[in-house]
Amino acid sequence: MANLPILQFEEIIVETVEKNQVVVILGETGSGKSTQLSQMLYRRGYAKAGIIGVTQPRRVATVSVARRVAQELGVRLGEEVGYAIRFEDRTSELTCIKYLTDGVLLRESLSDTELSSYSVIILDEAHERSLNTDILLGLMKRLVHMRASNLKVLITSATLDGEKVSQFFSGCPVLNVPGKLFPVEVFYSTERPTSYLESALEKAIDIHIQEPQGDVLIFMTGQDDIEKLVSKLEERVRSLEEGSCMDAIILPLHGSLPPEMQVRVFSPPPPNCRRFIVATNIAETSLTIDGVVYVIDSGYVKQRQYNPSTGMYSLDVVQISRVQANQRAGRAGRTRPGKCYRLYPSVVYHEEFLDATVPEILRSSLAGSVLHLKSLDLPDIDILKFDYLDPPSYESLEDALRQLYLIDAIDENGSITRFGRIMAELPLEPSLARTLIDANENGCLSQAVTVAAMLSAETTLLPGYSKESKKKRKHAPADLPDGSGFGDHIQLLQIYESWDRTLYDPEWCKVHGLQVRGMLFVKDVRKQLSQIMQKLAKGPLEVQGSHAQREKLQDYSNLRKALCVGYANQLAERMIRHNGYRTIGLKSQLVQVHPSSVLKPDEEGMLPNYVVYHEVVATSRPFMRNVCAVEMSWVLPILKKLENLTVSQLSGGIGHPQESTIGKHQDMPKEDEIDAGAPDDRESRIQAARDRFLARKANK
DNA sequence: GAGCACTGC
Repeated sequence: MANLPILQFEEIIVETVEKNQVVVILGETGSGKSTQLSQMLYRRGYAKAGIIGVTQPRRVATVSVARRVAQELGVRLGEEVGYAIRFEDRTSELTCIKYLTDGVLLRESLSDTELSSYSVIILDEAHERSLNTDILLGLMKRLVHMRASNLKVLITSATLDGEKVSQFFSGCPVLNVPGKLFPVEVFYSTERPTSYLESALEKAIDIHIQEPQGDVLIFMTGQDDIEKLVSKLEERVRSLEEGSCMDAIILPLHGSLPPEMQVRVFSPPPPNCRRFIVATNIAETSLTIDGVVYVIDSGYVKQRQYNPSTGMYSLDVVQISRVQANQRAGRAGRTRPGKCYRLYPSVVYHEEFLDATVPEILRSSLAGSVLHLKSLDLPDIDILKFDYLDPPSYESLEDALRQLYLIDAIDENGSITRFGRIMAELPLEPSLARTLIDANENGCLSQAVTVAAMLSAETTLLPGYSKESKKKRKHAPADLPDGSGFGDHIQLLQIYESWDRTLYDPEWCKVHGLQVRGMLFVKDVRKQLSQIMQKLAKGPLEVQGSHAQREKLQDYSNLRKALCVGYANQLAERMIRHNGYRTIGLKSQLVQVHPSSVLKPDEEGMLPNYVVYHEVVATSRPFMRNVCAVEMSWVLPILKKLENLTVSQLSGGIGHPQESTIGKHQDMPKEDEIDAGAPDDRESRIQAARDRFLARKANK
């Protein structure tokens, strides 16, 4: 601790904080800012009038940093120094320094808008620009005015981004703290490779033959490429002449690997052996691997982005930013001087790469964030005048408002409703929160809570798909329930209920190919959601499950109806005579049910006329993932609501962008880009749907 | 038939 670079700057940091309410600290990796800033301010008495809060974007980091600070101060974790992450609050009335995820702080702001228990708020790793951090930055900007006398705000960021943050906070001072990284020599390719997989392979072999000991970290975009490169590397290493170079271990590293496979990268290599770690950007920030001396950077990353005009997410391979490239290079210099090989020319880095990664707030659906802001009841605020570091597009805010209106979170004037307030309290996407409310009114809350919890954990439930692991597996997993033909939500419910009936037997999970950890997480989320509903819902609450639900031949109609109400903004109609669907909304999209879905066609081979979907993701084509069959009679009220929707009223002013802050945005839709045919198209579709419904009714 | 980077409440 004594030789942390930041400690030499203690005087100037403290002095700057004394004189200024907001300070930006630019600190590179290894500067010690995460552990030392809080302690410096603590020493100067800033914890006397309130808590020093430090946010982190990730849970693991939150806990480990808190643990270290407690150790350095010689106190017991949870007393003077504590942390709070979801499901785990280790703070007490003694706590002066509190580490927490940005999500938890945001949630605290719901019940205490002014965050009055804090005297200092440090937003650490702000350069990562998580959605939560960006909302917090906006809230801080308001808060420093409201609490001018008793709140200090510190923001830490990466070098390239500091000036922007400073400008956002009226030109507040920026302090630069050097890091403790070793120099990393950067090499560029002379041209862009035709195949960056091949090019990474050649570079890795070159290093292995020519360079002294030291591990190699290779950044690729996804599981598929990683597996390919791992097997090619293995092959090439094997073909090298025996004794011509040291041994090699080749390890894949990505998020869908089971945890026990991920931790393999932390055990040091045997002597005279070089490790190649082929990783996604999980190795950029989330996992730090010691012993890496060489980095090979493909220059690409897989990024999820939301298109507000279609309501669709897509997962695209895009070029990384300069901040990201530097972060990757820095991974080579943690233990000694290193080398970074960029598989792209220097001109690409300088002229094509963006300064910083496009922040999440510009790449996500904003329904949840807008609802959060609405529920804070900030007096002079409408969503448009809210000050964001990077303001989202007009289209994106409009999309959020439309979604919120369709699920009754805001009324036709854009004001938050009674439902909206309950929804904001639930740690769920708005559509699932709405589902819980409807389910509570219709006696199937217990089921809905299960579905919501299962969806929250979905990615951690199944071990990552891989051709390799499929081959190696000795036994195929036992069959899971099939959703009774109604689709994936019902299947998720049935899976949990089956496990529940075994009294949470871990063996059952293993036999069925489910991750025990994932299922336990579902159990936690279920409990949390039930408690929140218990606290919020007026009227009778049905959490345990009634007898009606346990009927043998149930069609889950109450639950499916609740899902239909909640997913009113995620509705699709089957096209005539084949199994393709069109989404129902502002702009209709052609989509298909994802082949992994358990939704079943009827005797004639036809899928249901209407489904709701959890999300549409465009991969090779646009697919609806997690669908649930719904009835036409539930859909009609939604169609009617869609018909009468006027967005300009929802936003109070959003329809006049030139008069609001929105006018500054670059991606305002131009007149000719607006799909003029859409309303008529929608009209006729609604009419057709109604006609079909009436015809069917008449037939009965 | 298709296949998904990473977080978080």
